[in-house]
Amino acid sequence: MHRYRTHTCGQLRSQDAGTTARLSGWVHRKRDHGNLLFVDLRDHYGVTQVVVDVSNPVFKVLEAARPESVVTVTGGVVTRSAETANSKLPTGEIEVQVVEAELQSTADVLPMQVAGEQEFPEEMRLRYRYLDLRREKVHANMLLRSNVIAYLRRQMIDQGFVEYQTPILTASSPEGARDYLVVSRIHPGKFYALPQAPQQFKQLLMVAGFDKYFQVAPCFRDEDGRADRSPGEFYQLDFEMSFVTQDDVFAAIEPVLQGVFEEFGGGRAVTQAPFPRITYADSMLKYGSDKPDLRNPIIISDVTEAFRGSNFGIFAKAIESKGAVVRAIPAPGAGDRPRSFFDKLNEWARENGAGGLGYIVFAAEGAKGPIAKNLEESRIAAIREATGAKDGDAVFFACDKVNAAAKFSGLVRTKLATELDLFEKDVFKFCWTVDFPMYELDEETGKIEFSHNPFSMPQGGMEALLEQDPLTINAYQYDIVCNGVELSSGAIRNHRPEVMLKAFEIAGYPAEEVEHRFGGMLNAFRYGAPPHGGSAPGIDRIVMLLADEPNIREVILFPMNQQAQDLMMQAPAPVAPERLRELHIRLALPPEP
RNA sequence: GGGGGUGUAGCUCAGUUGGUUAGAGCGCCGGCCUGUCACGCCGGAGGUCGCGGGUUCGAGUCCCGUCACUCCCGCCA
Repeated sequence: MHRYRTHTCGQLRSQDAGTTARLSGWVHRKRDHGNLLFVDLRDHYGVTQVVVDVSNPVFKVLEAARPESVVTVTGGVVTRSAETANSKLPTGEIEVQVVEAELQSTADVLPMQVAGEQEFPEEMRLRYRYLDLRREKVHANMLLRSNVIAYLRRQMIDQGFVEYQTPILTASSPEGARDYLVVSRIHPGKFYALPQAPQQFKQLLMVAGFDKYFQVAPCFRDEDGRADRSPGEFYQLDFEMSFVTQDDVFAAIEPVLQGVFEEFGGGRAVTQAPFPRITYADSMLKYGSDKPDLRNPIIISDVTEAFRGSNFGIFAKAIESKGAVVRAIPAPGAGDRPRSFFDKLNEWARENGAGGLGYIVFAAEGAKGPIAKNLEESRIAAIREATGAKDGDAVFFACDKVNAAAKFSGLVRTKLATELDLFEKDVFKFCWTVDFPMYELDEETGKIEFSHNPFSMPQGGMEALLEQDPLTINAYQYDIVCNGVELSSGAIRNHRPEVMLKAFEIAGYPAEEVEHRFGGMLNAFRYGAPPHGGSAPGIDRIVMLLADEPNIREVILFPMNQQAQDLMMQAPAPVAPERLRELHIRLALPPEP
């Protein structure tokens, strides 16, 4: 058997000159001079120029091979002259002068070119993903992903975590998203579900005494995609620890995250552990979001009192009649922007469902703008005090009920920083959002509901549940955020059945229902359960941030499109009637339009 | 489920106020070319202007509907 190669296409250097090499790879580009042919041969490792002239019988073979055909060539490695060396290629000092060549596989005319920087529609990229993945950027992203996962595993194992595989075919999850269901052949009418996360299993591992668990875990959710949210499936670095407080969990994962971003972040600055902690309430007020982007220097403040009972009627009335609040969003240096800047923002605000976007411009000669005319000096001074605005700054206002005002002021904060180019560059800014409320009031029904994860431990435990106004109880629940991207949610779990039953009771679930739905977990906690907690940073999102890609599909090998279809494998797809019969399934599809 | 954007050659795009035969670059096919590296030069093929309907003497262009993709909202422990 002959070998397909003695070197890879990224390997040869000038010191190899004089030797004979055999290379195999794809025809990346050809430069055909009629009697002299250059071929850039590409493999996973790089590109090497091979050259053949018309006197060699294989000239015709290579000349006829279309780009992306696979060939094996053998020949002498020679140093290129100074004028003909290519400094852009690591192998550019040498070339291989072809003696023999063998065509391994011919390529048809390509639906999309591999060489070059041309953009292609995503539909085509996904349909021909195996071609798309040959392209430099995507290829590098997948390698980065693999290296990141290897690093995360090593870090976790070095810290004493042990990786376990939890079931993929499991029971429908009590929490959150829609499950993907899988039919059971031997149990007609019954279904498995794919795990939305190994949440219950990892908690059961703690009950089973494994102490420190982690898993590079596939998660499945039947929810719609977004640019930063893969539809269908994604991966988490899922971990859980026993006998820990919230601080212990933070201390375990912070160095892993800091480390992976320093290792693969291309020299961008990374927040040093311990990461800042921001309470949920503070975050909603100052950043208008529970996932604050700390690269944005703008800080929102509450200026309701400055407008209460003022002559600026729109705000004053809203405060009086519906309990609205006013949030001030400072725009540093925006004071000298032309009128059109403010008009455009106003238009943008209307498009985003706000009544408009009022503002005050601070200048040495006093405050300007339509709102300032209706406010007394003392009120304007209070706003200036609250926002820290300087001469030359503008301050924008959002007035609405608390939640809506927070959300909209957060939008304005991002919009202003984008327009004014205020984002700090080349940094990864981490923070924890902590103290999520345990409950919230449903604005329509007036009922108390779980705010986030019902299985988190309420701060204050049973005592808090018995004695506090539920809406003031916080949970030991936390998110980790990087550059405004939520990397994960986590919590110290509620491991005490009586506390869990009480927590559910407050949200209106009778004990029988809780026992029925979550009996497995509750029972496990009745035989000695350690206090435990953890989190699960999203791996796709980590790689997306590191690769500086705006779309999560750029870091996934074979992603589905936004409609959760795999265009290459043609999934989902109908199945044969015999299969359906075997599974006791009869389709009742809506009528064709 | 809702809103925005896009849809013209295999691909990326241009196409004026509604006006004659819808163009360019890349790719493809053919020819020439022995030092290129996004090789160059010459020639050629390639179009249901997403689809359906309407207005008009005339529609890629205007109107209505619809489909596909994408971004966002909803949804996402």
